[in-house]
This record gives sequence, C-alpha cells and structure tokens, in this order.
Amino acid sequence: MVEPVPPKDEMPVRSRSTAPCIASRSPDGRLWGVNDVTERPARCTDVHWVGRAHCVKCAIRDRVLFAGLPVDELEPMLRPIDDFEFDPGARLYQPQGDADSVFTIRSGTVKLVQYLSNGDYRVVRLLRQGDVAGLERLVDESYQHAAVAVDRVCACRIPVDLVASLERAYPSIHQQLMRRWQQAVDTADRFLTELTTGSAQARTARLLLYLVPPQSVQGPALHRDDMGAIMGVSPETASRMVADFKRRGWLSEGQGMLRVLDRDAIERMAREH
Amino acid sequence: MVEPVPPKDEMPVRSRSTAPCIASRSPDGRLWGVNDVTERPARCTDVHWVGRAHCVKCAIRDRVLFAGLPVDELEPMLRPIDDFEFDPGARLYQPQGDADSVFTIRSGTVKLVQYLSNGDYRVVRLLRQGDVAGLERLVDESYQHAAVAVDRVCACRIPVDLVASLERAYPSIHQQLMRRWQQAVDTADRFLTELTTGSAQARTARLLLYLVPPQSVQGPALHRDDMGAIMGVSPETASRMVADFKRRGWLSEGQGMLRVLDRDAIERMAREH
DNA sequence: CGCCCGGTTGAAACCATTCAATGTCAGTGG
DNA sequence: CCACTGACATTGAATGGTTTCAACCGGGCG
Repeated sequence: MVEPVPPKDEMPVRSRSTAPCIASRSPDGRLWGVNDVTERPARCTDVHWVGRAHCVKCAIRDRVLFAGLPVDELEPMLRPIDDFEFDPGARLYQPQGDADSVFTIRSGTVKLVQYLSNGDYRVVRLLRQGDVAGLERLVDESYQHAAVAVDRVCACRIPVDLVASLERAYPSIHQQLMRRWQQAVDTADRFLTELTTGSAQARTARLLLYLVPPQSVQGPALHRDDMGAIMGVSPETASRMVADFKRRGWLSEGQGMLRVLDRDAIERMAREH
Repeated sequence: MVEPVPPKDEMPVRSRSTAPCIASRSPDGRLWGVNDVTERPARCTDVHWVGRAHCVKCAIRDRVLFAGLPVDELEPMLRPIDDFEFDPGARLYQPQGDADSVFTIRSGTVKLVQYLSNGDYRVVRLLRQGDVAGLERLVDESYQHAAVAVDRVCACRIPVDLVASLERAYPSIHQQLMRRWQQAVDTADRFLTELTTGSAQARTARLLLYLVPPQSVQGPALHRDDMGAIMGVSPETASRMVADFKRRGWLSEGQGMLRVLDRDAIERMAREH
C-alpha cells in the first residue's frame, strides 16, 4: 500500500497524494475544525499531514512500539504509517469517531480526557514522547477517551490492521505491547494515588514533579483547567497553588514551558498530606 | 512438575504433598500470619491451601485467562497451578515480596492497595470473579500493589513461568492477556473519573452501582475505610453517606452483603455533581 | 460480662469551591 | 499606532462541604 486511506472522521483529508518528505509541512493541510461534544470549545484544532513516516530514519525508533524489530527490512510493510502534526487543542481521536489507528507520540504532550454523563470530565493520563495513544483500539471497537493535543504534537498514525499483521509476523512485538499496557496501568494508578490524594498543595507539587521528570528542569506548561481536571480540583485552586509556588520562587513559566527552580522544596511539599 | 515449590514469602508452606481434591479444605493449612509494612494492621490474615487446581472441572474456566485453550489436553502442563483460600485481610501478594505468580480470582473480592511515601494509601482497583491479579509480574520484577482479600477469597495461583510457557505454546493467549490488561486500564480510568470526581454523595452512589452490577441486587459489603480509600474521602464521610442512603431506604447491609433496594434513586444521585 | 472493633453521629475548624472582579497578553481591525 | 476583544490567569470574599476529633453505640467473642 503506497497510499493509505484517510480516516473519515478524526483526520483531515490527505492534502497531497504523493509521498512527501518527513520534514515538509503541508501548508494547505488545515482542513478539520472540531467543535463538538465538549463543553469547553477547543481554540485551535488544526491538523497537518506532514507525510509518510520515515521509520528507518526515526530519531526515536528505539523507543517506539517497533523497538527491536528489523525496521529496515520492514520498511515496505510500514508504508501505511503517516506522520501528523497537531495544533494545541486538536484531537487525535475520540470515542465517537470511527478511526482505527494507534498513535506514537514523537513530540509534544497529549491529554486523554474522559467524560461523565453529567458533563464533568477528568484528564486520566498525559502522553509524551515515545508513548502510544489508543492501544485500546487493538482489542475494542472504539476508543475510551478523547485524545487532545496539549501543545504542538507530532505523532505517527499506525492503523490497527498493520499492528495485527506485525503481531503475526513478529510475535516479539507482544512483549512491547504488554509493556505499553502495563505502563498505562501504572500511570493510571499513579494519577489515582499521587494526584488525587491529599491537599491541593501536595497534589500540585506531585503534578509538577510528574510534568518535569527527574534530571530535567522543564516540562510542558498546562492550562489551569487541565491541571484541575488532572487533580480533581477547580481551576481556581490550581491557579492559586501554582501562583503560590511561583511567589515562593520554586517555579517559573514562559513560552509554554514550566521550569522548576527548587526541586527539593517541591519534593518536600509533595510528601505532605 | 507434579509438586510445585511453595513461594518463600507470600504463601504458606504446602500442607500436604499429594494432590487433594478441589473441594477439600486443608484444615492445617493456616501457616502464614502477615503483619508488616502497612500502618493499618490486618485483622485476619490466614491463608489455606486448598489443593491443586482442577482446571478441567473449573466452573468458571470459560471466564479465566485460559478461556479458549484446550484445557483438557493442557492438563499436565497446568499442574503447577494451586488453589488457595484467603481469609479477609490476607494478602495474595505485595510489592516487597518475592512471589512470582498471577492469581485468577474464583470467588470473593480482592482490593489492590497502593501507598504514598507519606503513609497515605488508596485502593486503586477491586478484583472479582474471573479477574486476574498481578499481571504486572509478567513484565516487571515486582508487584505494584498489595493485593488484599476483602472477604473470603478463592483464587488459583499461576506461576509466571507457566504463563510464559503457555504463551509460547498457544499464542492465542496473547489476545486474552491484552484484553485483561485493557480491562485493568478501563477500571483504573473508571475509578479516576467516576469515583474521585464530584461530591461525596455522588461518588458513593457510583461506588455502590459499581459494587452491585446491573441485573444484580447485591454485592460485597466494604469497610468504611476501604470505601474512603477508593473514593478519596475520609471513612467518616463514607459512613455518613452510606448511613444516609440506608435511611432513605435505598440500601441495606447484612451478612457481608450490600443490597440495593432502589437502584433508580441511586442512579439519579450518581448523575449529580 | 466486658473488651474490642467498626460504624455512627455531633460540633468545630478548615480547606476548596463558587462567583465575580481585575489583570494581562496577544491578536485584530479601524 | 492604538483601542478593542477574547482567552486565561489571578485574586478576593463568602459559602459550604469535608475533615477532624471525640463521643457513643452495638455486636461478636474470649
């Protein structure tokens, strides 16, 4: 298959029919405006088709689903994989859609949002470089969440059929899949235990430590709404906590980035109740 | 292997060396008292070895991990599987232990408990008939939670090595495994979205509906501590909510069972904020 | 019988929510 | 160039739900 079919609902129509290069940007690719379903209308929902994925040259190929597979000899099989760029607010998929792919996040941050029947919603996970979104589509007919780009996101779209074929050809991929699944469970449990337990202060401290991994000093900045939806507190409370951390000089924000200035202090706070 | 080795830490020493029948109870099997690690001391921590599992005759064999496999011809391979009975409060496994098995719950309810460094803890999942506990052990070196029996629990212990062998022999088991994993993720997300969002009243209503599945009118009764640890509220609040539901005639408790008397009313409450 | 465990209940303190106002910055159009 | 606007973040004040701490109660059990 040289030319994969574009999905009907979640994705923009292909803007070009010949395989472009990975670095190219499709300027006329903005075709899909989502506003729907959610209470809070997304601001920017553009999706750009960048091109066919170049797995062989992929900078993070050792961290993705196909890690360990002979990507070189696989190349023809991997053609259906497409490379996309999502503007902040754009959806990779949603429960109502009929998309049938999983996504490997190459850069940026994606939030998985789940709604209650009364309109309340929670962010149940954040996905980052190397993570896979939409795994559930491998065993279910639909997605469990809406996957929404938090900032600019680059992601490769992998049809579930392709994953199934790969499973048959290379059983070793099962190990990778199980690992991914377990990682999802771990993260979900961590959100539950660390981010919805204790005072708003302690939760915020733990969220910041999660956003800014050890060894690093910065991570993606989140809207206060999203922080609230992660920790189960109101956006105002999230704002108060973050503002307080900033006043104490533990933290700064700018250019869509969060910078940790005093990790020790935040870690102390994270250990409180 | 006719005679599997007993685990060193989590499990009681085998009480008999010949294969007993599935219905038999080992009266001298109480060998393991746990007290340890947790702040809240477990009340009753006895474990009884019932015998070697009889998978061929298993009443729920179509709902367990091996569903779809030719259990009859597999029988010799399945010998290492042991059948256990856990008293309320007994641990199936815990993070510090060196056990190396997964467990299929045949009856009863198991809670998965996760601790924070400050001593706080949350119940991140409840497992019931047909569920598998300890899946993470298939890809990790240790368990992520303590698995504690809520009421009397019957569970089959399946060494991870055995699962690995089965995987090689019957790749179709992968489908089952992925399904289980996805189920774990779904439940975790549900706990996060439904049981830690909204007022204590609404959370309690949702927890009750979760404990008492549709089509049924009863489910396992939980201690107020456990309810609190599931919903992220204090035990007193959980008690107030449940007592209130009882006063309204929506609910009753007795003999370790929870009975729903007015599901509609509880569902209405579950939809509130 | 009395102890212990767990559930219930009350009252006060506390923390988070709510609602509303203000502030800020970037983008837009006159 | 500069009001104007919209999207967010921040902040204040009042409200209300939850927690906390303590007392009380009831059943099971030695």
